[in-house]
Amino acid sequence: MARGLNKAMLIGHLGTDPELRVTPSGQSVANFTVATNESFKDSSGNLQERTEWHRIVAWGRLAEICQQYLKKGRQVYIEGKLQTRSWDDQKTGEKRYTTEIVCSDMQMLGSPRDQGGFNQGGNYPQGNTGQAYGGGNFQGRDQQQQNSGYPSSPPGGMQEQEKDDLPF
Amino acid sequence: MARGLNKAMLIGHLGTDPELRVTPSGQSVANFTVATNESFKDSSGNLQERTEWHRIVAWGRLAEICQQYLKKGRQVYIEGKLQTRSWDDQKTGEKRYTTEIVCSDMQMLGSPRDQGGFNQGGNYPQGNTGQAYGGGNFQGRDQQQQNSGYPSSPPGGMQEQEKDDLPF
Amino acid sequence: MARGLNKAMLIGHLGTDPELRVTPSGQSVANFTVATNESFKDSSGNLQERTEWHRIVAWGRLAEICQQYLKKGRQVYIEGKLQTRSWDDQKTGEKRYTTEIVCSDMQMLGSPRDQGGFNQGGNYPQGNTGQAYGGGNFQGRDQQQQNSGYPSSPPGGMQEQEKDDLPF
Amino acid sequence: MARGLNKAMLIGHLGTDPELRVTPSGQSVANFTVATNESFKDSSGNLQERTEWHRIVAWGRLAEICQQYLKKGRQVYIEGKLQTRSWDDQKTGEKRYTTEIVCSDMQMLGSPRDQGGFNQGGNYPQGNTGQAYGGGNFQGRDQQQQNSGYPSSPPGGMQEQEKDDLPF
DNA sequence: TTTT
DNA sequence: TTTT
Repeated sequence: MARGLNKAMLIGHLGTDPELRVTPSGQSVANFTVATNESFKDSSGNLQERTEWHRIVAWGRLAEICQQYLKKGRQVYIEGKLQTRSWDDQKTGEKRYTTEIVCSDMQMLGSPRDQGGFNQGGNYPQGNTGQAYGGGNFQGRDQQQQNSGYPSSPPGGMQEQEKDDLPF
Repeated sequence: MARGLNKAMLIGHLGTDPELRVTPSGQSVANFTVATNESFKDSSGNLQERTEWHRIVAWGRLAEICQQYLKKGRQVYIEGKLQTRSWDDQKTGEKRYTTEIVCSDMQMLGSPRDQGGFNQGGNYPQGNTGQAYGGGNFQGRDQQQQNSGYPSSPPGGMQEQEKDDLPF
Repeated sequence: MARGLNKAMLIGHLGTDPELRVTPSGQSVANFTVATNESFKDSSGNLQERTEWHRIVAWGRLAEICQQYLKKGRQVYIEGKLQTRSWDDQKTGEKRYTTEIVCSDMQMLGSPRDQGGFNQGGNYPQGNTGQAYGGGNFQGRDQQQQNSGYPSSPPGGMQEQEKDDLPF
Repeated sequence: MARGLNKAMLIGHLGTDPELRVTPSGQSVANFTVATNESFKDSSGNLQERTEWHRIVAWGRLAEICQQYLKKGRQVYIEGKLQTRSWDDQKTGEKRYTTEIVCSDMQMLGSPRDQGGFNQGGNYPQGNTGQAYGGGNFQGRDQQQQNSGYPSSPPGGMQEQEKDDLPF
């Protein structure tokens, strides 16, 4: 049987506004990061918090919805698949790897009124949200396949980040 | 609210036998990789297959169960959380990052009789499996927290791999 | 292989305040309902919304956390397993079935300030939340097993509901 | 925000061969059951096993794939959403409820050679599997929406089952 | 480096 | 770089 399951699910907060780019072939791509927080007691019994950062990629209509409605700090549910891309480190000439979640479903959580920076324009499209989501979800799935031919080299906007040696 | 969701779920096949180590503090750790396969039609309408490789880490009792029962080629369900570790690249002095799934639940899929290399010893413990699973699952959760203080430098056995510049 | 996966995950809003009871054996049990909403276009292309109601059961410490912090209208993430209980319909003498989600993880979503009825007492325990969650989660798992011997007859509060012919 | 998450995920074995019907409007529907097994220690420390039965519904192309490739005993991964349908009990005149998983993704697990009753015809379509899956998945999603207008009365084949007082 |  |  030649299939499997590759699924990641997050609930967390955006660390950055989504950045929207368009590939040479005309595809929309949005990149952003999401932080998930975890509480645990350390060996001394003290409550500790740990933050994990995740790199998210969305394609097509879903990318545009992310760019339009998501802002830094917003709480979201993200569903997608794990994908490890490789690229050549310009500084060292080595091959390097980055793991991302290719988003196929996104849900905004909490109330928009409650989210800093979200409702600035005051025109949050209540009636249209479901429709936008539905379309986004469909395109998310569709794009995953077509984008399989997308070059694995990092997009232009990423090279500055590499200089800082940060994962994103 | 200071919590979130960080979950990864895979169904795939092991690419390597699990390697079991023991940390200086006496914790068992198992490392292995899992391949997930995806079929899609490319732009020419041809059926293509893409394989994604995932790096898995299990701790404690669950690590021992993985090492004992899993073998290269075995089909498994893996559930866990995403974790990006950083380490210093000895060759370039740069900080580098690896994303892993810290396993909290594992299910062997298919029949053991059907799995190459699995039943060699002939002593697959039918009656004991559920118990082993149950304990493994519990320890999986438990260990995730205690291990939060585990040094983020790569364990000894990993440095050879880095020399090859492979993600795992 | 004698195991499997039985998982349900919801993001929705509580339809009722959680009701906390204590079983004869001293176990805490909380019952509440969660609505999930779905948007879709009907055959005429009109945007429709459909609501699905889910019956949630939590045990032990997690039950107490639910009763303490969740209120009608609150947005939550629920993770658990599906369980179909049977009971005897007093009116007809027939065996009847109810499917519930036995909750093993719960996350409050959005901001507490934004939630109607949530912050009335003004004493939302900031520093303690993570700890409460952690404990709840662990107990959620633990209780699922011990409670397997819990009588499958419906809890007292349910029989009134049946009279109204509501699913919960 | 008018959306949410409603997801169920199972790994288990079919309790029945899928039954394929066609609705008056020409939609294919497949019904089958899946058992998930869980091991736990009871209060006396003895290992117990509990089986939970789940009722699965698939629509459209995915229904046809299920009917074609799945057989009683086969191990599968099922992903879908929870849906509670109501219908009128002919015997008592009461409204009754059944919870099902509306399947949007299905993966056959294990090896087909290893599955009883699976490879009888000897013509398991190796090259076509991925394609069939992909289409099924897409149609699974698509059908969920169009089928929202499907009458909630129970299909003909169910009434016999009710006589036996079985959940399915 | 897996599997079909 | 998020949130509580």
